[in-house]
Amino acid sequence: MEQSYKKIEKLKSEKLIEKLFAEGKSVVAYPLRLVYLKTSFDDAAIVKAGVSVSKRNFKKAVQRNRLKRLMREAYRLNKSAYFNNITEQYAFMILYTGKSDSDFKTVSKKMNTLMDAFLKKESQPKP
RNA sequence: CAAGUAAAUCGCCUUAUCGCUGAAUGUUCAACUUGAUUGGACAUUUGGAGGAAAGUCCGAACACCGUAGUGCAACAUAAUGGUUAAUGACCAUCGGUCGUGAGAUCAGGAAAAGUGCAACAGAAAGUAUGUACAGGUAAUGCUGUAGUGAAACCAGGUAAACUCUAUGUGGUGCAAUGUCAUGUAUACCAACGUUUGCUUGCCCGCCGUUUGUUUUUAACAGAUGGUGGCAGGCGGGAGGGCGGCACGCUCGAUUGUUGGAGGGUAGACAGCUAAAGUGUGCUGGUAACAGUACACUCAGAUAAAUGAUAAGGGCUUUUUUGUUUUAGAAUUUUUUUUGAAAUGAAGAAGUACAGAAUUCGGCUUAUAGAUCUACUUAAAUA
Repeated sequence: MEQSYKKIEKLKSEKLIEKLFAEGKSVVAYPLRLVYLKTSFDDAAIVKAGVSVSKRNFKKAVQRNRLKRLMREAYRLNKSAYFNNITEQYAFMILYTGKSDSDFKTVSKKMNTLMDAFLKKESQPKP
């Protein structure tokens, strides 16, 4: 259960995504960038997440597919360590802002630092 | 053997762990309209990218919109015959060009409709006429020959120059389209325009004139004129349609046309994967292909699945090294050494191009490497 990544946990609604990019905050761990928004869903998922790779930087569909798969895999394997203590619901969009290809090890490592940064930023008391 | 030519096929594999997605079956939970219901969870079984899925260049299926016609324009095609659902694709034959050859390739209609263009050579490639020689004249490139060139004047070349001829071509693409859900706006602002003329038929109401009959201050019947209603025709009518233009046709009014400024939904299901389907055999055909028998079912996602990690194995290239065979050189024998081929071990590097999105048939482009079939070989070398 902890390592799965079902349909319910995927960010699908076009409206929500629009809202996310309009109002969301972001943290960066190059080459990854996380845009997130505190929101609420009808169903039970804690976090709904999506991944994206720019067509401008990667022209070939094969390259984009591979990077998205790597990011999805890294998210899937790491998320349980971070989200056990979260009570509110979030929408996530993870972007690959780098311009060169990458492998699973670096993506996974960067995903960890990205999640650390996210938790740190959210746990700070708001002014 | 080597070098080629043509056609075809394949295009990484195995195991473990963790996942994604379609379907079937089962268990279970929830909802209510209580059932062949809907939605979720779990388990098991099983399917899950390509030869180009790519480019979107042709041709179709399918869907919606449009559709009297004529002319012009635009675009495409261009030997002959065939194949096909169809094509600009494919096959065969003829012809041109290239190659020793197997074969490759062609933008293969028309130059006696017109306009243009033409390297080098040459005096000159056309409102030309020089040189030499010969002939001729009153006189003159007036005539012939030589010379240049593919071509030297009622001639040719060029149409991957315009052009002409023949044939063909409606538009938009599955974000099509339909159903349901949600929402609702025939709202608001501005500009422009119609709301009417003539005529035919019918209807009955009213008014007038007139004729006949009778029960004669009147009633009834008929004719005619005016007015009103309904229907049709002709004209007028802002603008729209016939996605290039013109003629022409057509639609067109208290819910009009054009423009401005805005509002709602952007979610589910169908379309959607059993088809011009795939494989094998046989028959016909030179072939493209057709017919037939048997077998098979082979992705359906939607911020978009088909993956990640680890270990091992293939394959290719290359380095080091061992063994065997073979050719040569040195040497009295032993032996040493150089090249080639086969094979073993160890190491290193590489393992391509590329990701379905309605579906087919082609074409084009990209592609590490591997397999297989048929055929050709002039010269040089052995």
